Amino acid sequence: MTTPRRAPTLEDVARAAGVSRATASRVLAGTGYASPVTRDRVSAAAGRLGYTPDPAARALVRGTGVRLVTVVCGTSPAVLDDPYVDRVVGAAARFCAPHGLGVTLHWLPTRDPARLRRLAEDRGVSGLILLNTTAAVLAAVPRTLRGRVASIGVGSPVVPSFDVDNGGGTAAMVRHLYATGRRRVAMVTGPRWLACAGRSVHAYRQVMREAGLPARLVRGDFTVHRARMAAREVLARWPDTDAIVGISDATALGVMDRLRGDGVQVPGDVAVTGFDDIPLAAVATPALTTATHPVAEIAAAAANAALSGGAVRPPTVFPSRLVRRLSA
Amino acid sequence: MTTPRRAPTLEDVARAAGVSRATASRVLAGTGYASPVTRDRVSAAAGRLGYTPDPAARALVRGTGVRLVTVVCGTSPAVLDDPYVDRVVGAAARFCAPHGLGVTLHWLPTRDPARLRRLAEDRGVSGLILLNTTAAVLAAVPRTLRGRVASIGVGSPVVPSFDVDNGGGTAAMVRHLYATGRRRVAMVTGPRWLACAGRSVHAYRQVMREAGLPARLVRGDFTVHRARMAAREVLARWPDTDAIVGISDATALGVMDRLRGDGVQVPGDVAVTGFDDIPLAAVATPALTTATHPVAEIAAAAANAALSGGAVRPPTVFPSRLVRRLSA
DNA sequence: TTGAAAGCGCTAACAG
DNA sequence: CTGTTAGCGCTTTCAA
Repeated sequence: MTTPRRAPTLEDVARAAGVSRATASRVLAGTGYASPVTRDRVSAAAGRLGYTPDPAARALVRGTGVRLVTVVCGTSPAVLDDPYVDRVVGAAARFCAPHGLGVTLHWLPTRDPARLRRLAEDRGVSGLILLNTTAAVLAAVPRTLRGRVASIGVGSPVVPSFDVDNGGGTAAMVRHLYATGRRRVAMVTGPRWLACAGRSVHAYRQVMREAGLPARLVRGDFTVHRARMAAREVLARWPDTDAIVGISDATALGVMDRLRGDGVQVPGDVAVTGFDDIPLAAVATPALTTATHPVAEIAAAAANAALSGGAVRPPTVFPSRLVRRLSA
Repeated sequence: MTTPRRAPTLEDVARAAGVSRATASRVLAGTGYASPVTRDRVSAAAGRLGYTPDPAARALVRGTGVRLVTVVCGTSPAVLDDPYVDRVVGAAARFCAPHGLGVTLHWLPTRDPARLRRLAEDRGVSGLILLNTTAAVLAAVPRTLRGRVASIGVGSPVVPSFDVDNGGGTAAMVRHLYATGRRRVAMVTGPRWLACAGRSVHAYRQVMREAGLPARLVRGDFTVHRARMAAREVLARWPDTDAIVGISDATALGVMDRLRGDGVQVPGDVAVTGFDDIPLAAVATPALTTATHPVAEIAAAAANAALSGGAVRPPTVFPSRLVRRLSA
């Protein structure tokens, strides 16, 4: 009958290695000096005992928190239901696991960015990832958060940003459409308040302008439902449209669905493109031409930045690759 | 020039309320006695100061951890790439947020369930959610984890389980196919090792048997790719098949894709059904008939069980509702 | 019903 | 290079 194995503490390791707690701490936390011999002895003891530092104790004394908070800005908590948010949280949770840090998920009302202060004052928070950020939110980031916040989307001089190259990806997409003979290209965008979507729209406008073609823009909101209506609106306003660029795959799928329902051939009559390359893009009918979006990489980079602090670097832009399938 | 606002501690609250730290703690932690007057004073002070207890300090003294760990069993780390996993983590992260608890994500090799011990001994771990559990994993759950572990999928006498009613949902689906005239119904299943998928298969077998019809089973693995091949295999082995039940929406979409490519009409020649009701099921071609899967609710319930301890209750089964669309 | 005091496990000065 | 010492913020006996 053995006692229920108590998890070994630093004290146990120190004793086993025949050194003081402080020395053991220096070795294990990788801070400060220690002779090679001591180093080995401590590491060996730790390994033998299966020592894992208690993150709570560590966080308490160091004043670093114990969790990374993912904050999604939006007008209602429904923004949390987006699969994109789940991908970010999943990737962050995976990235944080080895550090013994957990991840939580919060909604931040676009109307009330001051609520960020609560999080800033919570000692449990080691860092923040902002999602769907707006300029107002960026402006509301409290001083005390500096160095431990990162944004997926737009950034600011004090908030490092990480995002896919929306502009480059969209430009490549529009050029691809042009190269394949499309001349009356429309775009279904995101909601006005979402800044990161603006880069795609801007790229679309620019390429069209360079080609001497007029822009045809209809607002969407990333939902399939809204995209269906947007598709109809496009064809009502510009019946000769021969391509529709969706701001996201969900948008493109909604557009395709409506076109099909209205007897329009894709890509015969109208080419359709998306953005994100979600798993189901490949099995849509027809298979969706889209551009990659390395969400997990981006989330990991943002988590890393929010946790490692340091100077704010210029925006990190992750390349997007065109994936040519059948819809365009 | 104000000092950078330091987060208020219990000490601050106590002083503001004119009581001792111990008393303030009793009131705020909701444990032990306190006179109504004191109670009010303390709560008021806490509110005024915007006090948030430091989860690290609390975890340290109470010995409860600071994070909920989501463990996904599988043969390779690729199991973490499943959107389903992200949904679970997202929902758990949302559920844990108010408690100041973070969530992490880990892969557990099916071959080496003993690795659970490491997590059991980590003082930072307050609870565990097991995903894609197998009997071997369940058997390897260390004693010290009891009371703070829950499974999404199959459970055991010491691990409470939470899952959608796979059996009921599948049975309803097969009956629906029967009621609409289908008699030669095949099923594309999940991988053999996944116990929870077994319930669907069992229900399918049973309904078919009751109807005096033979079972037609082909193994899949939840991927669209494998589903495509499975569809072809079904039609090769039983060319007169008039319905295919997919174990998941992804499976069903893969099946539909292949059928379409092979010139088979859906649902004209062959009806196809899925399971999960993912957002894109509604925009598939044709719109996919499927059954709901309340993943977020299930994850929240599992998180709650893993954190609140208590006696192990019988499996909690969440109902699945048939969603009739166009594919069957 | 309340306060004083001890201590959770760890790190970070500060001496040696 | 290493040990001693003093807490981090909180809960929890134990007395009063």
